[in-house]
Amino acid sequence: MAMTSERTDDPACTGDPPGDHTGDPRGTTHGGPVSHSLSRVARLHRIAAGKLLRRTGLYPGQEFLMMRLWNTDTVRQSELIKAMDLDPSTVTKMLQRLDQAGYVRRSADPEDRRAVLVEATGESCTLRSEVADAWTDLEEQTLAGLDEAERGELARLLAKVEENLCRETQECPERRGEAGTAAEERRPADRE
Amino acid sequence: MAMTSERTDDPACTGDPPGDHTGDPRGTTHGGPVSHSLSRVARLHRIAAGKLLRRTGLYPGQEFLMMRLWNTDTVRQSELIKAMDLDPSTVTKMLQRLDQAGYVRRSADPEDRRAVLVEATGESCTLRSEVADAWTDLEEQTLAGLDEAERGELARLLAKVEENLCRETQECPERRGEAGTAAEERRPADRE
DNA sequence: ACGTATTCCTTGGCCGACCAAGCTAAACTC
DNA sequence: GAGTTTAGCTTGGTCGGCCAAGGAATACGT
Repeated sequence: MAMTSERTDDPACTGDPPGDHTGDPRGTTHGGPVSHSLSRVARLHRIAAGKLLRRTGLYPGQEFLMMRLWNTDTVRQSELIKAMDLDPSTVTKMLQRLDQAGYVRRSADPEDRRAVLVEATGESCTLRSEVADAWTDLEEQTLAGLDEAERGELARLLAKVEENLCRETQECPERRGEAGTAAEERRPADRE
Repeated sequence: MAMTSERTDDPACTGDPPGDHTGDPRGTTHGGPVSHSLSRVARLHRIAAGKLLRRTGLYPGQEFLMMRLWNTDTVRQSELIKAMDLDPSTVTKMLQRLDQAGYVRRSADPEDRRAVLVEATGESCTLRSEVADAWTDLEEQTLAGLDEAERGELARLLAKVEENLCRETQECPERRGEAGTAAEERRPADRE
């Protein structure tokens, strides 16, 4: 079916790499770098999450958002964006889909006419326990066979890695409360 | 079922979760479950990879494929799919884009007229060292501040998690031993 | 030989996620 | 006030990734 280009068949650069990057029998890149492993694990983890979440009707990524929504009854979209540290456009599209699915309601903020207020609908509450169960299952699937010490160690190392990557990508404005969910609530109930 | 915007005025299910999943004062889920952390790390890692890869013109995910291609001079697409353990359609689309970008060439297999042979083009060789450098940088960014022991431990734990998720999703057909990762990098039973 | 898997790949649709622009409404100058 | 910046969100595009179907060529069973 119509290969695009018929060209000289140069043998590519098969064989040894130009630099001496890969020839590293022992050392940092032994047995596949951690980055490699991390990518694979991330993908598998997302697949597993997707499978568990499927029965709830949510797609992986949306649970994050819904969980935040279930904790605070009405949130500004900008707060959501900051809390999840996602691109604004990503959140917009997710909310559009969740809105259409009936899990979320959006309304204009009367106080700031360019802002949007978001809240979870009553129907979404049905999902809440299912999502929580799915995450519990996922956690157990992920960590099966690891004892408490290993789990703690993994959590610790991941946190360290996260901080590294945060700093590097500058995607992490500042450490927002990771222990408490609503640690940095702006103005709780600032209605007048 | 035209349920675009259904009115339910109940104030969502704000407050405490129905089950008691989250209330885990001490123990495994301290500071958020590992799944949560893993998701965030995965995203940051991908962003970092994307930034490093940007100058090469590749998108994160494509380097995997190119690396495989650079090692073996001509590969059947089905081999690629198995090696990377991706969905066939994903590989097809990636190859279409890489082909159009000039980094890859596809041709019909004369031996099996439904198969497609893939090889890296000569132009792609320019990228090779850049990609290798990017991965080295990424590895260092990711693991900054972790000593050798910690790195090893992280690699070990990730491998365990990977196996867990593999088994669960059945997405992992045995490690095909072809220039593959050292699956036996860990001696059995040398725990402390 | 003939029908039936099975393999290999492609298309189309969908989602999360990014970036690049853009548009509106506030806030901040002057 | 008028002009400029900034915050808040949206649209459109691209990519990796999945699934669900489908088309073609091969392999298999009888």
